[in-house]
Amino acid sequence: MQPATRTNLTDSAAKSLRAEIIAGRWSLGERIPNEAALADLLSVSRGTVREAVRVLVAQGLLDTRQGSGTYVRSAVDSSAALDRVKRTGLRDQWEARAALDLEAARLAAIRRTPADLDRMRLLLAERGNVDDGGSEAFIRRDLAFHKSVVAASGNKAMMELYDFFTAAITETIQATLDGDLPEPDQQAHAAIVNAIAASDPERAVAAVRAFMTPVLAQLGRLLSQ
Amino acid sequence: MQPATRTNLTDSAAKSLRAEIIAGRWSLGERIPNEAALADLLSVSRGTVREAVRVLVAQGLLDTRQGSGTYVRSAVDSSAALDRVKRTGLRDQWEARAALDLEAARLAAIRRTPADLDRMRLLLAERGNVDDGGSEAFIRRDLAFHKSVVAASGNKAMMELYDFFTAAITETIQATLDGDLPEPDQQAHAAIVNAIAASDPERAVAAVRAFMTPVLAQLGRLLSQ
DNA sequence: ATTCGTAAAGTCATCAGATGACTTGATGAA
DNA sequence: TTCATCAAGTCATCTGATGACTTTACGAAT
Repeated sequence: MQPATRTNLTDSAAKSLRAEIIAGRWSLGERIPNEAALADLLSVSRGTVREAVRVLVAQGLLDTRQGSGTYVRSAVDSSAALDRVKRTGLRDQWEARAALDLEAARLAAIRRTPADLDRMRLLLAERGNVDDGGSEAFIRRDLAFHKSVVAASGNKAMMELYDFFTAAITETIQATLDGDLPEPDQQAHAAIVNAIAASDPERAVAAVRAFMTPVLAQLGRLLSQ
Repeated sequence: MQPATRTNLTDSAAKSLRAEIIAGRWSLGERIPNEAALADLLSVSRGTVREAVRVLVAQGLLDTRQGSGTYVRSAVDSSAALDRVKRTGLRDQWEARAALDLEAARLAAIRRTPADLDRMRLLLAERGNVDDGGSEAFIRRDLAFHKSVVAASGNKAMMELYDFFTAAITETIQATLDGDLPEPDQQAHAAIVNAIAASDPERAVAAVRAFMTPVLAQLGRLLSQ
């Protein structure tokens, strides 16, 4: 059954404040009312206001300066965006990560340093083609390789997002799927590295695309069951 | 110069607690000492402990249950992923969003419904080519069009991320840049819609790529100054 | 033997009041 | 113009108290 939901004042206050910030009630960099005024507006004590504000500070929405006030730091609620992304389907998440894989491979083909190339080749070799040390260890090695490709793109935002999607997808798969996804073989991986080594963006994109297609097809089959 | 770093007790307490949790001082699901005991251990008041705990609850590390205690919920800090993305550079964010634009256009060319197509064409027409109603209104109309392309991909994860990046990039630009980015003209936008209308994924990708290149080039120039 | 109500202890939730530390702006002297 | 000083405003922190909720133990009733 659905457990009876109870609320607490701090979360409720944080929610109200977050809503005001995102709605643009206070603009970027503006000082919001002081703690006493907020306590009045929200009909809670100052301590509760402080806890709510502290949460929003931790989420990067607010910024407090002792002696001066509390200011809007950002109106982008990244923690909520992340929650909503987590609640989308496995196919959507996989496709979004594939979008990163594709563009990262293209950028890597343009920007990769010799050191990047060495690292990719090393990790590809370590990855192996069989399940040495159990499938969990294999998956970890496989991910390490893919992440090295994204790292070679030199784009930190894409790296962070890649990590996030990898974790989210792993969770979702464990929660919803028991069938296996096809694992592209070593040769398909090598094709990506070779294209990047040749500094050929188009071929890198094509290699990743060829790589993704069978996985997405199988994903579609499993989810339609 | 490096601004003189000042510390506050709450952050310091939260840091200590986080370290203990990640180090495994208390195991998963275990109850940690009560507020009074933590206040004693950290040599701060209960209010400060509560604020620190509240931050860790918001980050998913702890879980408080009134009447029962405070428990370790997770020992991995995943919630900060998008926060870190926000702290990456403008170029990185723009490229990541471009990765979404590219793949979304490709998927839209494959999946778009007639309704999607109508909506894209409507928003493209509304967008206009000049700054009717001020540049802010124009940017909003422009974004509405781009989002309709992502929406036509049918991928909710990509839509959420697109929203996130759009807001984050807007903030970053306001904070760091005063130069103008070149705005592709109506014809470049129309090329994307036409490719999607023709259900031609390759052409859709090419259209978006052509669209992005001058913006990224200008971005590079502005940032290198 | 099991079920259920009750009481007690422990814990978080919330409030109220007070003091300290810091920032900001105004004021005036050098 | 520069700099020291002061006053007001604001967040930081502490202390003490009360309420709400959970857990456990203990009996009574079935």
